[in-house]
Amino acid sequence: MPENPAGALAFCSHDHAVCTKAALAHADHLAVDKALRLTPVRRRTLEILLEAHQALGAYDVLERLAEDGFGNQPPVAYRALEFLVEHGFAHRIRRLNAFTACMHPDHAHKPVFFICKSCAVVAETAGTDVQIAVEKAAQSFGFQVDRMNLEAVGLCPTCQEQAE
Amino acid sequence: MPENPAGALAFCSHDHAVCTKAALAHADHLAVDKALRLTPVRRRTLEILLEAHQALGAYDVLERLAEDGFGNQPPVAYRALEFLVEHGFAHRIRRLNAFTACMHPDHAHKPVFFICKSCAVVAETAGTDVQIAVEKAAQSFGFQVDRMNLEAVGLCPTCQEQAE
DNA sequence: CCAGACTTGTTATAGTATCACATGTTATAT
DNA sequence: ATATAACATGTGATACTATAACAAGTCTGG
Repeated sequence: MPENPAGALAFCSHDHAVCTKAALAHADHLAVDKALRLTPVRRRTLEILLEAHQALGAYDVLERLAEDGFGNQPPVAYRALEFLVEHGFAHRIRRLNAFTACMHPDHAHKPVFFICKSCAVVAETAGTDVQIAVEKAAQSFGFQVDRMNLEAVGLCPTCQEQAE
Repeated sequence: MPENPAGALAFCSHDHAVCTKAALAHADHLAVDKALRLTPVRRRTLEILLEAHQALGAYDVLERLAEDGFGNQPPVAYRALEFLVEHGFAHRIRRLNAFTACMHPDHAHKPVFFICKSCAVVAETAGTDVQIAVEKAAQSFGFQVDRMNLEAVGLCPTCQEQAE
């Protein structure tokens, strides 16, 4: 599997089935450790995000959940997604009104997203340097940062090649 | 007027009327220089954002525009706001579904917002260090950044004091 | 077993954003 | 000066996103 320094997995070819399964197993463990209730809807929601392997709107998720016999009203999806975000299994991408499975659930982090404006693929990095820069700026005027996320829009490597 | 290193004006007391007037004058100049059509609706929209001196939803802006005799349908506000954002006079804050006048319109920049979760005040900084960190990460896997913005949520200095 | 906290389902509704078309305005080139 | 193209505005309709509120079921600890 090709790698890149920042861990932007989305821009590399890899076996989705494998990473999906691993992520789910990891979530199961984490849920036990933290005494979280990763119920069927919630687990299935995470699975849906992982399988899609791209950002999904709440209504996309809802549709898939309904197909599996869960409720088909918006709160069903929003609640499950909220739970996943709250506990670090997923992130919300405001610019896209969408949600995506977290690619680094093993450690707390402030996500940095790179969104390709051409193919809409979203890559997530842990963005440690970015976080440090923000904390530094915040400190300079006494702001206490709770959570943050950064959304960058541009062209992914693949789409750049095609544009040439 | 108190200053702070990162230029987070929102967290300092200052004379709104003065900075509003200055920003509008600056916008007028810029519009002439760049041959932009800062029409009455657009100019008034910017003025509304500046006067409010906080992030406003599109429908808040629309309401004020309607009071001044402009159209009262959503596209009126969205189009004016889109123009302002497009040309750097304002920014969009996705997390709040809101818009705010740009505090550093004199130079192109990628905005970094600090949003107080208690009093909802939004401060904008130019975030140069942040931008550099992001560009660096992007380069490492060949992503070409077009635009970006960062939204950090937390507690502003004033609200921290009150919490103690 | 019971009480309380949490989870899910459902109805209804609120809030945000865009489409499409008609009309009017501005800039440019003949 | 006028025709034309590009841009701007007004308006109605509608699509998309998100939450409130309540009822019913489920898990947990005393």
